[in-house]
Amino acid sequence: MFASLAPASLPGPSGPTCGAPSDGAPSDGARTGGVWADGLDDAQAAVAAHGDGPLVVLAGAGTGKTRALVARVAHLLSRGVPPERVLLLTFTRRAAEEMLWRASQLAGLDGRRRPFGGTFHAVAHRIVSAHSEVLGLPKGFGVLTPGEGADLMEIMRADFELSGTRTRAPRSATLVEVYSRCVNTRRPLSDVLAGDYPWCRPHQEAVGELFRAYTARKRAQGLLDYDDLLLYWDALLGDPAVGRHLSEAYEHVLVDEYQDLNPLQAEIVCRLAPRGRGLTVVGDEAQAVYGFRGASARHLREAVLGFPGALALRLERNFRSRQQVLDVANALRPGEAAASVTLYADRGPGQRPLLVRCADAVAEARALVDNVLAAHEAGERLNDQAVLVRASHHSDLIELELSARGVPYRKYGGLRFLETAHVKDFIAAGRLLSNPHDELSWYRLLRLHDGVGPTRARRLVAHAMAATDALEDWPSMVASADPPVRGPLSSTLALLAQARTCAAPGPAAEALVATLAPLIALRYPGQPTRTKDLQRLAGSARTATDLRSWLAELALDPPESTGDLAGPPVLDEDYVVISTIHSAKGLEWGTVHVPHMVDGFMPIDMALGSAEGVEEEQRLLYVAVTRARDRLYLYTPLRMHYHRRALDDRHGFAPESRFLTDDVRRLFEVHETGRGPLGPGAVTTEPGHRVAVDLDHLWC
DNA sequence: GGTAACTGGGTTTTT
DNA sequence: CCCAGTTACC
Repeated sequence: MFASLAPASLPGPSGPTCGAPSDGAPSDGARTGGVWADGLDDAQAAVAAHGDGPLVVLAGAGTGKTRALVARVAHLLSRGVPPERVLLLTFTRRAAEEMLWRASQLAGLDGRRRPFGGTFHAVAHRIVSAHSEVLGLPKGFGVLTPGEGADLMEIMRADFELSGTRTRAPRSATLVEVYSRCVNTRRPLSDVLAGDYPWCRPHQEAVGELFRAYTARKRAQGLLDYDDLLLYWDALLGDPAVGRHLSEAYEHVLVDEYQDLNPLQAEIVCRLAPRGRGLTVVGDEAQAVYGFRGASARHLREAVLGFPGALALRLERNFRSRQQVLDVANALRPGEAAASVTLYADRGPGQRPLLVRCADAVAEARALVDNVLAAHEAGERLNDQAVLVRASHHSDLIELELSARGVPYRKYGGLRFLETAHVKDFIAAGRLLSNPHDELSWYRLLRLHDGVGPTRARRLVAHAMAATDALEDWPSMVASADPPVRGPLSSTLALLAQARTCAAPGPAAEALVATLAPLIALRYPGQPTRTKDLQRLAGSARTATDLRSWLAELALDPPESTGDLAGPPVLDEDYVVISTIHSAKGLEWGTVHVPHMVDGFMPIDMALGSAEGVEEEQRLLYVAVTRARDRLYLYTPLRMHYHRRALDDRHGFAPESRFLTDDVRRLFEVHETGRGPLGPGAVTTEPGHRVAVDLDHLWC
């Protein structure tokens, strides 16, 4: 019951349109001026028809920016710009594909000649792959998933005195964060530690050495992590011999969600489009929610000011939401950004948003599901209703309540497919087929066997590293193992060696599943589901050209649920969507429910340490609110049953979210629901009034 | 020596 | 629910 932005939730040639962005089409007066301009309003048309100078589009939520961008691409194509000279960088790969597909349709191109586009990382992968030789990379380098990067960090941590418990040492997850932040913000380790991880500073030297070793090891094994992809792309662009050629390959570069760019990505863009020539950037400062990943809306502001002759256009007419929803959004819009874009509705006033006050989280779940079902009764498909949460576990009780009352739902975000143990095992095994010197994968695969713990795994890995091809020569590998583990090991390795002889990726992947299934059955609970997951995954390998590139694609664009692999969606399947607010970006629903409007949850306690943290939380709420077309529900439980006390003590919280100021609250209709903390029928009395209780009359 | 099984403490957001 | 530390077994 987990999922993420499934293809079904995006518009396209097929599938339901739930959660899909509305078209952003003006409701009045279609325009003339070429097929690309059909149905655009003036502001959108100006975006589409702009020439070659730098263009910055400040596009509020729901203002039809996708439509404008699609029209712009179509306009460029119809003007004679060859498709392959247009590059579109977006936040998700699906957004890119959808936009490029629509643009090619609009421009009347056949599907085979399409502009190039995708996420920064996906595009980086394509470009780095094409230039692996000059970068000194093996031809088929592997792409490390973030989880694998953390595993590698974890293994190496011990060697750098960072795993003891004498003093608090950074965990592998923290190390990965720090590493990534250094790369993406282009700041030295000392800076990042001092600014963002002060408690790690005593370990600075060890961390630095660990990072050096981590880099060296990746390089030695032909592995690139997400950060490396950007770093290598940037290096190519900065190279005197290749750089110019690479950036001149594109006449036009369009970048979506520019407020979420980090410094490394911003540098890449600058190198792709020197002085902003042929550059279009689209963004909304009020929707900047990736500060934790090193992103900064500074780049959007600098784009407006920094490129010579840049034209800034605003999209403020909102085609998605009713005015009363937008009133809330405008009230929540952080101060500085409020000056730049104020939304007004194209669709009339609509219903007043509802603020639902409940006793606690249990009552909240009950009230929320009541409202979901009431809306459903009134004709709103479950598909067109979403529960948007700050952190994945905030929906725990709601999920329970939905299940108990038989309401189907799908959860997006949260635990990711690629992070589940059995999928990691599968990927490790797959990697070994093409690279028998992949230490990390060996380690993972070996640990899967009964009787193989850290020590034996290490010894066996050492053997594999010393061998020319440990998979080819698996009998000697088995011979080097301790007697008790030889049996299971030899059967796995024999099967694996055999899997390698499969020429096509499909059969190879299936052979891998067959090899792993028994091991996984022994190791983890929930066997049938896990094997089915892997079989589905293997099924998707059939269309790939080779196993290695299939694995790299998988690392970059993972199916976020088994649902993604299940084939075309069933049309009448109707379910409520539960999503993190981050994953909900760019989507919309008729009805949006936002639970846990309590300080410590929204805003989340982790973010309260700094003013910037709180501001980002506010923008996140802004994003959540602007997902709603017609009905918006915010829920404030008055008591949270866990760790409220600790939070109160530390931060002196008000009971409800600090974002529900009087100005914001005024925009809502307030509902009290269920029993308050005082129980039903509680009476407020004059101070000093006492009720007499006769405890003795029975004993007279 | 090495691994498995048990127990207790902490849990954001994602390309 | 996942990770680290502890203890009990081979």
